[in-house]
Amino acid sequence: MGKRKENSTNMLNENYITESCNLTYAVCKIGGRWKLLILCKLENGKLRFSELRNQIKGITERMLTLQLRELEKEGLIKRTVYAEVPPRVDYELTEIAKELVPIWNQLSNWGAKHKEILLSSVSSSI
Amino acid sequence: MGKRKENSTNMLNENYITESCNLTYAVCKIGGRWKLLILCKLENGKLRFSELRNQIKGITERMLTLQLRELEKEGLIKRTVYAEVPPRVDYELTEIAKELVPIWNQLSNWGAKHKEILLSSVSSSI
DNA sequence: TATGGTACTAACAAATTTGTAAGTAATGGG
DNA sequence: CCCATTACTTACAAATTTGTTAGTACCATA
Repeated sequence: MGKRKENSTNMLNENYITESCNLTYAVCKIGGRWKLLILCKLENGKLRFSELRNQIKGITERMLTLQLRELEKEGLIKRTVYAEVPPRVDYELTEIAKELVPIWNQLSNWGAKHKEILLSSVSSSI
Repeated sequence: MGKRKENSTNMLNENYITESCNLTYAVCKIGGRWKLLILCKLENGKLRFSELRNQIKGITERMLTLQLRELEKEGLIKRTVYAEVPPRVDYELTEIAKELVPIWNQLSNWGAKHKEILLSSVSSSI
């Protein structure tokens, strides 16, 4: 998000992991704090910057910008700027991002199930 | 991983996001640096602490311990301690974690495809 | 001339994650 | 008693991510 150091152990490890494990690679692509929420909002079509900001409670303009930029760089969203004043910019999913949709639906179901299990195991251990 | 502050904006945001989006919730469960790699190693059965350490290049004992502890707390792995000296401990996937396997296979395929697309778009833009 | 709306950017600070280096406990074998 | 082995812990430091606050540019409208 800011610049990263070039040869920190941290970064070398990340490179190694994402190169040797496509799964880790995939999860890293969608792994920023707000990225999945943004992608979900875009599932039904284009949205403007301000629409995203208003639909995502708690996100700051800076964070929204950062995450959008990364998603764009990674080819998951397409950014369109209209030559108007005041500015208008919209964002939409790319094809490769749309291919994620069925997968993330399953993952979302898994998450819901996991959440329940964890809750019931916590309450039963009281 | 270390303790977290109780009411930082950061933490409040995370709580809000994972509560309102099961997908984000799910990804957070598997979102530490080494977690997916660990889970993948366990896909074929139990492994001891030292086996994991040896199979995962670059991980330190501290990181391995931390990630294993979190995975355990989240109910994704089961830890078994044998009353021996020197100690023997092994780790295995839980049922709910095994349910992730088909999903992560798809995600892994997606990752491989995405990697190719990104590479070709980078090289074509030179 | 001042104001407003939109989509940002910049400088900085705080929080969180990750890595380094060293140490611990328990016990069997020499 | 001393050492080796295994699975950790602890204290600390570095790196990275996230959040705060205050701007910016543009032009239309009042």
